[in-house]
Amino acid sequence: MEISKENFPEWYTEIIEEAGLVDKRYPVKGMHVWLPYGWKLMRNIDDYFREIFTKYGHDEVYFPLLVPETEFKKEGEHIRGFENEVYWVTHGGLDPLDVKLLLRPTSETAMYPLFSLWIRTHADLPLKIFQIVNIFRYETKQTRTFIRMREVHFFESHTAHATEEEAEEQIRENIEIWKKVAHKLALPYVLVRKTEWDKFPGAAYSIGAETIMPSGRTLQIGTIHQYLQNFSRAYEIQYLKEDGTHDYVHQTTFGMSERLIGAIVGIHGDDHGLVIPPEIAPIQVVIVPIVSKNKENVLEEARKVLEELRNNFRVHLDDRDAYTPGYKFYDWELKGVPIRLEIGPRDIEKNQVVLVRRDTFEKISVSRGEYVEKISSLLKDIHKNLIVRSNKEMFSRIKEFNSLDGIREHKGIAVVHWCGSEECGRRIEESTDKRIIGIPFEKKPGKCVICGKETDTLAYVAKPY
RNA sequence: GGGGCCGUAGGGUAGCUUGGCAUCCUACCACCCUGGGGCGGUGGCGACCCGAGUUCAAAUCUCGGCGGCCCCA
Repeated sequence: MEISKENFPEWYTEIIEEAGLVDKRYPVKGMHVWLPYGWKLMRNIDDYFREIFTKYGHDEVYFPLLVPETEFKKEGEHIRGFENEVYWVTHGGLDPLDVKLLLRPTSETAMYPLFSLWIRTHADLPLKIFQIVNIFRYETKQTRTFIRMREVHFFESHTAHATEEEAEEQIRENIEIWKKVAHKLALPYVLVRKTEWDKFPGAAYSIGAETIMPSGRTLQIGTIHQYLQNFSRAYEIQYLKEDGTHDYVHQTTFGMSERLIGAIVGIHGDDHGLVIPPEIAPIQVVIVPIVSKNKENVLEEARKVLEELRNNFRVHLDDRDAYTPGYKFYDWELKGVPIRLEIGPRDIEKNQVVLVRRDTFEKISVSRGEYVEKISSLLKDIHKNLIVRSNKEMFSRIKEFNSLDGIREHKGIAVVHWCGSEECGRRIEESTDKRIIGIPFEKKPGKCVICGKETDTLAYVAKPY
């Protein structure tokens, strides 16, 4: 790393390529190549999605990439929200298509025509599915790796329920799942309800999980939506009730994306490079042998260590001959491996290894007899430390304001009282050059910063990515 | 939505004003030497974003396209 994190935009740009997450040189704007290391990280996160959602009763599916225009056009608000940013497939070979096809910008319009076939009676409910796919959006704003892409690696769960109460219960469950995901990835966040003008197109309401990047700008890293019957009416998703009448189902969705990696990079990284939370790190322990005169002897011991640790951790032995230990230290720090294990002649003599943790650089020697346990507890410690450290940092950037003064310059989330009217909301946004990223669940009496009306509603004001 | 900067080897750069053999660092390859925080030595491979124009001659000038980065809204 040559650029300090204090210069965040450039640091972020540099680290992503240096660490080997993606190659941004693919010649289409807003699309990148996932490199092996980055893809393993993404897949570890995907695997956790599969694990946790399966545990909560979801089944994984895969829908086609292409959606016919006719299906896309069924829900009015949804179309208006996306029509400016969809990619169209207009030809098959040289012949124009009768019905144009679009690349999914999200999969509601691909899935829901099938939902109306799958769901017949109350016994078919609830339906809970998810898929992990790529989605496409023709972003007109500046693209940023992981944060604003035209092709996005995306997770989406979709549920259908008999009643509004059950759909509401699903929203609560989604929040519960979100909390587990955030904990797993050691990401700090706040939950907010999106404003009416910022909610997902077609939703009754939307909840966002927002975090704060070192630049002070907020990043939405998870979204949970309540659709009620907005889509089921448009797509004719009805079920037969026990009393013999029909009703439309109530639906929810939950979306997350590669933005999670953007958040991990930005929030946990430092001047040495990435710091990857242990639970999802592609490599949890890297073994760097310090080979000298007894080259074969040291390598042999290093291989034994590899075998001893292999069953408990994701471990890698760096036995590259062409590089010196110092070079390897920098290399693996750049890649954010949580623990480095050094083993050299001196350690072999004392029957020990040296462990260095990535988050604090603390260096400890531990005997071969107890090092499996020690690594285990160190990984947990690192995970905990990343959570504590990043939460402290994020919450220090959330500040209450009694007037609009100073909000424009604040690097983070400004908390103000807001009467809830769109008029006052727009004025807050216009006069601060920021956005209301959402309304926290927490209530507190006070006066609207614009009109002075009594209110217990707060607004989070920030500059979002 | 507005503004600015910029495309020269895998990465980073010099050269561009004043047109004429394309500079250096790094990475990579080979060999030698090494090894507890980016080893060293010798030799080698490798580039002017694309298209058109001006010209005897274009990395350099002109026009268009594509792409990247940053800032502001």
